[in-house]
Amino acid sequence: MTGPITVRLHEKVRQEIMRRVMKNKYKVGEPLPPIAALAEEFGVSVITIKRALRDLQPTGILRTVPGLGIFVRERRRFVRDLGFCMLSSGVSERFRHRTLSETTSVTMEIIGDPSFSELDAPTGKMLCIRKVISAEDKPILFDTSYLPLSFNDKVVDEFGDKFLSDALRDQGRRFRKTRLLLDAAPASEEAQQAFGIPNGYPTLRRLYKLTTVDRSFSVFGIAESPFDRLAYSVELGNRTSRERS
Amino acid sequence: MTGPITVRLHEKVRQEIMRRVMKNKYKVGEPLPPIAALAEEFGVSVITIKRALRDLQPTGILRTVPGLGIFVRERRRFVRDLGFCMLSSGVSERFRHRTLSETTSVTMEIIGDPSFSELDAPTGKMLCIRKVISAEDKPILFDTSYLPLSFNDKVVDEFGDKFLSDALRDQGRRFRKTRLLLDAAPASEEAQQAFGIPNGYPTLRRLYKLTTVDRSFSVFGIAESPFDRLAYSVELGNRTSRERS
DNA sequence: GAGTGGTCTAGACCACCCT
DNA sequence: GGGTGGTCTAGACCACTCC
Repeated sequence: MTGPITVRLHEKVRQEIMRRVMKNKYKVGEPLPPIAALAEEFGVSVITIKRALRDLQPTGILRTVPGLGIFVRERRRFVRDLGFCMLSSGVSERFRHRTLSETTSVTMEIIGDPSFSELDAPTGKMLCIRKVISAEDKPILFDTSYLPLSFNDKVVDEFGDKFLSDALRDQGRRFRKTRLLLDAAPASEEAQQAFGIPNGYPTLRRLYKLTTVDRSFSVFGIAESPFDRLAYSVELGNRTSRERS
Repeated sequence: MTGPITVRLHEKVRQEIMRRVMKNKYKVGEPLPPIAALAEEFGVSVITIKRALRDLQPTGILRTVPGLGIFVRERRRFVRDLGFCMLSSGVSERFRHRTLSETTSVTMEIIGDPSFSELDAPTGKMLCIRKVISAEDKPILFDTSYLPLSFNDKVVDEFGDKFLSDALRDQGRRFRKTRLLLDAAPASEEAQQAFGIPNGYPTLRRLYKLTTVDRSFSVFGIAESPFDRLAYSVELGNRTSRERS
């Protein structure tokens, strides 16, 4: 349960390996010593080393290559300004990196994630578009958007590989407001697949609801990113005059 | 490495247990069947069951009680509006729940988290105040704030158990702007301790930088929450006229 | 073939709870 | 005592990569 009073071996090993990576004793791009060597060095069984390495997975600092070894991963994270999220065009400007949006599936689905209840999402079937957005050839965002069924596949084709909000704007659609819900979550099955991250990997999520100016419809969606690849920045002016709304 | 081509046993077990919790076959507040029973039912070893249950930890749906069993945890998440974050008073109003802020330590430290570089944080020693914020007797936020050293302990005492921004406002300090960085991360050591969550548990983080109106100083900080206890909401007006800033 | 790491197993031991 | 789950171990087997 809480475990023995003495510090657990796999925990000590985990922390020490983490420390070595941080201190650059194990360098980026290079493999760790083989598990057998680590086991001997730490004086524990190989199983315990494996356990420690597995516990290190959610930190994202390691990458295991089949048949070769466990390598120290390079860390690089993009930052996206939330104030512009889905409100202005010029995606590459926003990211200041070349981005690629690739549609992976178009289906009809019911919105499943319970967090959408915060955004008053409908419960019926909607047109569901999934995309993977990459920056510098690295996937950084997995986007699932839900549109009213009145948007048929033909319209979807026109979206091509554009951002949804950009595509709709090109059609003359204007959005009145955007509601966002930001949260974290262990990686979904789709995200695990899309990003090659293990079960339980922390992700940052942005659930959104776009409402058109004429309020004729709303677009819902969720953008999921591995925690080490994307963060959101916000700048708030001082609004102390408004005490609540 | 990537594992055998056949679906891994522990993965099948994990998904099935997850499914049962979601379908309410295992009910909230009740214990799962003993590991031995699950092992027999699934026709795998107890080790494999243990593995599956461990992989389920980051989802937060289970809570293991020493000597008693593994229980299905109740899920309840608070939502906080980012627009008011640290800008208005009336904390309990904002949360619409009674909150308690408890200072756990006051030290002098160098800002350690590399994410703070995005906020142009200073590299020298600062006054470091750590707090645990609870709502309805549940800790939901672990806050670490950094002030200039000119704030001595006496001033800190006056903060008592108030929110930092509220305390500073009571002192007549006004803030010009707030920069935020929102990201996710596996739980820090302190957060694991404060929330009783395991290593690798996904957390939602809000790094902040408050600058006074006269720009005499800035306050930095980081607020960390278990992913299943807090989310942030944002409402954006349409600002398409501003293409960038 | 020799090396790598991942999976699955069995078994021993410990700490905790309840009766 | 008999129940629980967590830790640590040893060993077998598989898939992969490189020589």
